[in-house]
Amino acid sequence: MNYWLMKSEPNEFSIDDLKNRPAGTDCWDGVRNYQARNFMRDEMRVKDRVLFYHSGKNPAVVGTARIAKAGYPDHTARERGSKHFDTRSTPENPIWFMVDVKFEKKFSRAVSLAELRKISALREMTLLRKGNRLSVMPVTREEFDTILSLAK
DNA sequence: GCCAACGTTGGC
DNA sequence: GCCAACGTTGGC
Repeated sequence: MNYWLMKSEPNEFSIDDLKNRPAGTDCWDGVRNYQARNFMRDEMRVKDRVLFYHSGKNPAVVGTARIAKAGYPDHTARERGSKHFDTRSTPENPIWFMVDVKFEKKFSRAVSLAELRKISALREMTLLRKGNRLSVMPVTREEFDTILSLAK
């Protein structure tokens, strides 16, 4: 079992959007960073747990999800006119990958980034490292559990 | 709105 | 292969 954190701008795609999708499931498209892609393509497994993070105005972990489908080609890379279109992507070499994510739970209260920074057990968390800009990143089981307990 | 940090691109 | 310039992310 792996644990992850996935960032999304709530204007673009929020945890409520995910919850309201059929079966609470949707594809996580549009990631255009190689390191993040590699996590999705190579390491995510069905049922892995995910912290859903809202970036932007009130950055916070807002709930949890599960990986519902392992890495597969991101079709938006091949859609001319899509914001995420990439001419280099072909059926033989899709370049960009995505996973499907299934809604699990929305926290009764969001756990803000500022709050996470105050927790000594989270000091080493990738999310909190200076300059970190990854939108998909691993978290440890301990970090995951710590954040769940903060949300209660 | 600003800006720090980072990844990518392209000239050399 | 280096590095300057640029675009983007994302916190504040």
